[in-house]
Amino acid sequence: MFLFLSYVSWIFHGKIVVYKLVRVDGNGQLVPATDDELMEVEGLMENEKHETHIVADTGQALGCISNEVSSSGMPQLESSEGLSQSENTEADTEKLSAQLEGTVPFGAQSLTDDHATQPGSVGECLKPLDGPIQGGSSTSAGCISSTPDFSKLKGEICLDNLSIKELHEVFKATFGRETTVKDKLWLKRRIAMGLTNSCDVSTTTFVIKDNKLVKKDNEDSANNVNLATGKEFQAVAVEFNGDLLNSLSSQIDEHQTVSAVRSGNNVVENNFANEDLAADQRAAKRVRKPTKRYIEELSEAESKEYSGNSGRLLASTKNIGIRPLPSESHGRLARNAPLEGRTVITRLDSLGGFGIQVPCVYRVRRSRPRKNVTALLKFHPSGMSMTATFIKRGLDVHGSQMGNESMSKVLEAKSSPEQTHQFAAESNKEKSSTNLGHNMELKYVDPSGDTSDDNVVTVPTAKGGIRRKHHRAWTLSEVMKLVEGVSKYGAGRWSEIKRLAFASYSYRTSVDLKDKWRNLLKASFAQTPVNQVASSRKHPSMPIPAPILLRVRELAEMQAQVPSPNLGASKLLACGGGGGGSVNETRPGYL
DNA sequence: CTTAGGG
DNA sequence: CCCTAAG
Repeated sequence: MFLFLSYVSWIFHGKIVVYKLVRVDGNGQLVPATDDELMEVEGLMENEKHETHIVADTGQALGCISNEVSSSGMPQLESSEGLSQSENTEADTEKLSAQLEGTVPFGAQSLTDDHATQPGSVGECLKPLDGPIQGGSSTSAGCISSTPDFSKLKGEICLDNLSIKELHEVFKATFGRETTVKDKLWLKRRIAMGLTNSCDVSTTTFVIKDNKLVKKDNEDSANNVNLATGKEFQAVAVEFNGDLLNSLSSQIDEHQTVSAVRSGNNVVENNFANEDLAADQRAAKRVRKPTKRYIEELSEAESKEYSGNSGRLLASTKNIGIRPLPSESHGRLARNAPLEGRTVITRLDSLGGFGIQVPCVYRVRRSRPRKNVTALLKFHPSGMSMTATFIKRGLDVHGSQMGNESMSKVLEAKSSPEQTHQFAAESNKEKSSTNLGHNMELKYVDPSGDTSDDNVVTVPTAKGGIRRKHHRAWTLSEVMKLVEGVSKYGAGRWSEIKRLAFASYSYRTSVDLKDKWRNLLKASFAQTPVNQVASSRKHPSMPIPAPILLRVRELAEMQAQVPSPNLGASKLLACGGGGGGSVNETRPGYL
């Protein structure tokens, strides 16, 4: 197997993030993990010893990936018009993403909190094979209905002997989306993780009760042994990155993998693009006219040599600090002759039997808040200067041995995640002039968008101008997190929620949260008619699961009743515990 | 800067 | 989602 690694570094909320991208020969592009994935995984890491699980899960996901059609059910929008990239690549990526998307186990409790957990059926496994799981309201066992059958999440759930079909049902109820994965084990684990809000699920038994996994046997403690604590693992990761990744990816067959090593947080992640990412990529291909912003940016620093080419090419070749590893000599990768000093990395792709060199595609920044870029560049003189220069170096010096060591050293110099978070928050306010930023460089460290690709649509405005409008569909998980946040901190305290509950989602601004909440309210009060005529379209957008809407309504009413009796935590606690079902602090890292 | 509300 | 007015 051929693969190459490359480094992309940028700053996210003041943190240096190093991504190690792995690309398997024959497949498509490099896909850096998005910051939110990163953060999410990080969140997981903070809680438990997830390293093993994540890795393991990855393996599994990959294992069954080939059977999958398209989890998101989204049509493949990209056409021959796209880059010469193989469609397979895209498809694979999407599959991976879709599967990975669900990996985030948070919020499961909100789903089951008040509505799904009923004492009634406790203590009994559902008997799947006897018919439709649990009568309830439900839409038949066919997975065609668009509304998840949440009754399946009630009480104790015994995933063990469910049929695939049934697992799909449960999956849908759990994650609010469908899956086409046919691997039972994967489904079970996935669901289990979702329901238990943890990656720590058994590999053998899947009985979930009250959001907790009922372990029936002494399971895989053995699995954890190797990887031990995060720190040890980190050491390994840092030192043996290459090998680690190599072996990792060889474990997972020939599937494209994107794994990230983030030394700063002592974690090694094997990251696949998540749903959003996939969506973004689709969009990226769809919208191939270079955005105005692109043009601006390009004109700023880029030479004109490419101006004749399509913007797409420009965009895709606009990578920096990407350094193919020696393995490039495997032939699949070829480095073009430098064009006016710039090196274009291309890869040999076979298209229709012909070997074609196409530029490697890297994700480009999307940056809504460009202003923030500058803000983020103003590092704390003392704390960040080193980092800053480091980044600069990393970006500028292509061929230099910007090894893992140096990277990790810098990263290690940084403090714990929490502190880093705070620092990040702080750093926005900081005003130092560590001036390293020509926009050119900044672009690549832009925390807010880089990974999150553009779903940028230019909208002509009445006033003659055209403005970009990015759209990023809200994930179910995001929605749940939002609800959770509102229940914790109260609606209206968007910035709080943003900071505390949405730290992982860089692209959601407090305003976004507010807007989304508004929409949720609208949706929740607009009673969901028994049957939506909306069934006309296949997957316009997953409707928000009823329980969530219910909860939204509850919170709304509740908070309306109690406008703002007092300030301080008491209120918040009261709110949380009162109606909506409190949200337990399962994440030590947050507050 | 953060919220709220309109578009 | 964006923009803007208001605290």
